[in-house]
Amino acid sequence: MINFTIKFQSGVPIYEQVIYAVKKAIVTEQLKAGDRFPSVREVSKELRINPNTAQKAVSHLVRERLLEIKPGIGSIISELGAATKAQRDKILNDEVEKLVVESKRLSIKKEEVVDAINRGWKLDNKEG
Amino acid sequence: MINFTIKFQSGVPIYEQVIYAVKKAIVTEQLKAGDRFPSVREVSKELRINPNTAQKAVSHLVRERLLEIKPGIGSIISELGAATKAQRDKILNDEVEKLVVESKRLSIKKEEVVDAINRGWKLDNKEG
DNA sequence: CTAGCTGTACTATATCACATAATACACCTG
DNA sequence: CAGGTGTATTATGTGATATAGTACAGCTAG
Repeated sequence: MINFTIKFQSGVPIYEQVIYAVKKAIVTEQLKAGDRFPSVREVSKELRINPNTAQKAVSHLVRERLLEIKPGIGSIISELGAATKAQRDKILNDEVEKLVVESKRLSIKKEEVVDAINRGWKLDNKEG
Repeated sequence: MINFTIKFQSGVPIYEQVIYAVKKAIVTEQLKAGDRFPSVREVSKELRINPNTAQKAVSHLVRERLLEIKPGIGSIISELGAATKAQRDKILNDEVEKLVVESKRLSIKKEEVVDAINRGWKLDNKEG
């Protein structure tokens, strides 16, 4: 069985939506380290997407060290590890900057953004 | 002359990079409301991109109300207006959530993210 | 008025990402 | 051995991206 939630929307690649749904499920502890992750064929069948698309999502998640493969058996959720400097910089510089620029252009106040982050930090996973 | 800065990187569509560079220049007041914006052919020639790609960027900026067209003359930077509810929701829900999820998966602390936002809020435009 | 700028709109071509389909193979487990 | 696992391959179709070249209507400065 699939143990994470997802609701597809157009305009975003399917495999990216799967990756994000899994990330969010892990971060919200809906999926915990050591939990079994459904097989490629299982994901493909339950989400009704192509096996290759499911495989693409899984391989990305492995490369990002969110999943570990047990050959011949299946895959499990990894522990959340520390970030590399490059990863930290990408978030704390590039991604934050994008959010700031978009907020400013829409005349959204800094306090509103910070509030939204405080609110979002204690996440309850409603949809994916 | 081009009055905003940009440094292209691969993996992101050129027209999107142009859009972001202009947004950032406006938000950092490197470009101010009423300033003349270079013509499509000017942008195309100076950035050495195809006129159609430049046109694509400009038309998106017009649709997002960051530029106004003066037919036969050129275009100018618009005033920053208030956001619609949908635009606010997209930033304060979706975009913030993405940032939170990515931060948590890399074990980045909330305080670090908030600090980065405080720092980024007073932007000096180094590159685009 | 004319020349030269402006935005805009076509047609055409090439490349790449995305998604799908259908097989195939090596690995491990029960 | 049978059946599950991840993984790789070939093929097809669609759409976005970027390029090139051409064209036209509108406005302005000379």
